[in-house]
Amino acid sequence: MTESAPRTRRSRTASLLPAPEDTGLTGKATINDIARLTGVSKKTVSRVINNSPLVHPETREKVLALMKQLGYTPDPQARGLAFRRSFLIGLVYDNPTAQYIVNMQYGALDALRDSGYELVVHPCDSSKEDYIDGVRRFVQQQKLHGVILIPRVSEDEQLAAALREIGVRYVRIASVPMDAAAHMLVTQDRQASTEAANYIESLGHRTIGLITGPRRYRSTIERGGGFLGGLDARGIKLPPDYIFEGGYTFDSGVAGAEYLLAKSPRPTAIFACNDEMAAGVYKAAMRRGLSIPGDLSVVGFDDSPLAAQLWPALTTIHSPTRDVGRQAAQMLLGEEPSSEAAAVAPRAVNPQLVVRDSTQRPKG
Amino acid sequence: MTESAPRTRRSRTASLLPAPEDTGLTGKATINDIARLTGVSKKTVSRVINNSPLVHPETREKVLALMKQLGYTPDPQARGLAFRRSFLIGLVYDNPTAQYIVNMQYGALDALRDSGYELVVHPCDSSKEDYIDGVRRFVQQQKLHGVILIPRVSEDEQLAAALREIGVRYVRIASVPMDAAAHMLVTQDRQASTEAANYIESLGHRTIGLITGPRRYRSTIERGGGFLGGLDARGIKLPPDYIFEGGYTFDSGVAGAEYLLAKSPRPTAIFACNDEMAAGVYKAAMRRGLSIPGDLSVVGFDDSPLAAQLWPALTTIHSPTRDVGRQAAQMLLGEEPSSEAAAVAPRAVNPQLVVRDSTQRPKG
DNA sequence: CTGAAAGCGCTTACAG
DNA sequence: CTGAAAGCGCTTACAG
Repeated sequence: MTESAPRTRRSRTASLLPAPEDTGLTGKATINDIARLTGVSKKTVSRVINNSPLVHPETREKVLALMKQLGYTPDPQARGLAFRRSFLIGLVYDNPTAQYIVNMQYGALDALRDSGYELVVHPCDSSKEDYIDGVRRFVQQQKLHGVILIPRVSEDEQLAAALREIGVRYVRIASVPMDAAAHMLVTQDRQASTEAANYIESLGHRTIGLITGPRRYRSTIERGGGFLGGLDARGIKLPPDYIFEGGYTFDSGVAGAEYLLAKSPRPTAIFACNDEMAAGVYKAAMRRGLSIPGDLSVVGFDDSPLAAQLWPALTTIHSPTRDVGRQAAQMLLGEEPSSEAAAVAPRAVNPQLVVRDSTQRPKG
Repeated sequence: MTESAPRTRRSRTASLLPAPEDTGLTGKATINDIARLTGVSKKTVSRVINNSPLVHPETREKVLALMKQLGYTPDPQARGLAFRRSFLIGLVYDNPTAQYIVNMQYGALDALRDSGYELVVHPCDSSKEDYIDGVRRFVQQQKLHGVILIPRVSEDEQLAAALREIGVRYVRIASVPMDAAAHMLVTQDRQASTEAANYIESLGHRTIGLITGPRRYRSTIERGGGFLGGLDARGIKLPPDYIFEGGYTFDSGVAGAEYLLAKSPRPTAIFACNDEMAAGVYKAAMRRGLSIPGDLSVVGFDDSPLAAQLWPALTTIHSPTRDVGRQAAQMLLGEEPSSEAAAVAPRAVNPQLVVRDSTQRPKG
């Protein structure tokens, strides 16, 4: 079985005499080498690469053995060109905290390891009118295999619509279902916030403050609403003036606490909808000479590294971000998102309350 | 100028009759469409794409105009296949803090924006014996255009050697030159730490503690050494038992401060070689009822968001990480790293002391 | 279960 | 300054 055109250019590894040394090639072998050395057509090698069932087991074994021996892996660019899509997963996000982004990346990479796929990061500025165009160009230019959307861009219906139009796979990570199950990964923030409310109430607190995120964020509705709902179910109605709309930033946490701690009666506990704002509460409390948790109990949300590093360590809600990233990537790598999966309920993860040292029974 | 083989399969946009509607195609045009519609060969279009000077200005204009009109951008996979390399930049790192990683990513992406290149992240575990193989596979498989190495993997000579062997471009970000100038981006940590020493001495502190990173890190030598050198130049010799080897973690900062604050005489100032450890110093000081900066001045390194969020806000050294990321990516995108650049001194950035509220003159 | 031909969208020699 | 041919390393129809 000689090659058809000896006069054509050939890769270095495809010399006419396959010397034993050829075996030592590092990552340079091509599908042609595998086909020639193993005596089958490249189409059959291609079938092996793509796990087609239409290959005789013996043939498959022979091919796999040589691929392993030569350390052959198919060229993603060539495959991509022929497939008309790449082996890249895009991670698109607006402006979450660094730890959240990094955890999500680690999780996604956990799932991608040894899969032949790689992770391409794409932060963007959703406050710009044309940011969706930027994402679209990114997705189309790179012919991404799939896209992971994390809050807050995951909440943008126009972005999702644009991705649907392109026809790319995508997964939205959000605190509430807002798309077909195949496209959703839900973090049950509401439920966890209710748990925080139950805990604070059970400690005996009755005068309570709440610092939320911006009203336009879905997570604000879930986290803040879950907390209020939890208190309500236990007979505590939070007056509107004990609710402060923050911006998920440290400074807004300071401002919120300054506001709440000036009220009379002064709250004995504050729930901040993320840890950064909770850290701001610490600062405001210290400035006023209030001790935590002696004079004020504080609960956050996220369980960022910051939470354990504050003094006293912050009681907060742990969100399994890395797991979420892993699951999202897995959803993208899975089989066609049609069939059964489509009908099923969206996947969900449950953040959990982590009790540390910033909470106790109120004095007196 | 009709196409040679009307019987061959053609892309949808290449219908025989270029209707006006064809103009509205979104990102589907190919080099063939540009060539046909503009009446030149695809090779000439290719020359325009690659900025070859060997194109008549008028021809170039005509081609560029149509490309713009059709929203054409060359397919990176096809280019990559022909070029035998991709348009991807790899970011390789071990285990820095989240904020550092994210800032570096933002910086690199700043430089890559609209360049046609994308950023692929590759965290790894340098404590594993075979992590270099993992990086090598990553680089070769994706045929990366270049790699950015950030501390601590940037300090690994074996990794650098492996990359040289592969023949891929790379930039090492480190606190001291350790490779050819074309491959180095130096953050002058030593100089900045000396500045911190000068500042602390100038406040009047004479009993001073130092918490370093692990001895095997190059940054430890630079940061710790720069600090000691600065004190020494001003006539202060730090006794060895006022130096604690930490691990760049919050907990090791706590441990270091517990150790130092138990000494007699007790230090009136502590320099921690990163902010996380400085945060640990805060915790230990508070536990002992020591006020910052009244009883103890604290200086950190990094200027992470944490620094501004501590109370009192931490005096620290600001490292322009995002700029560093941007410069590193630019070095990778630049012209061939031969010629002049090679002879020049390595690029360097200078971290700066940021004085906040955690430092003052010692009491008494 | 297997293969020969044509193609994915570009670039590299090579020739003018 | 320009172009026709061959190729990069794979896959898709199509045929057996």
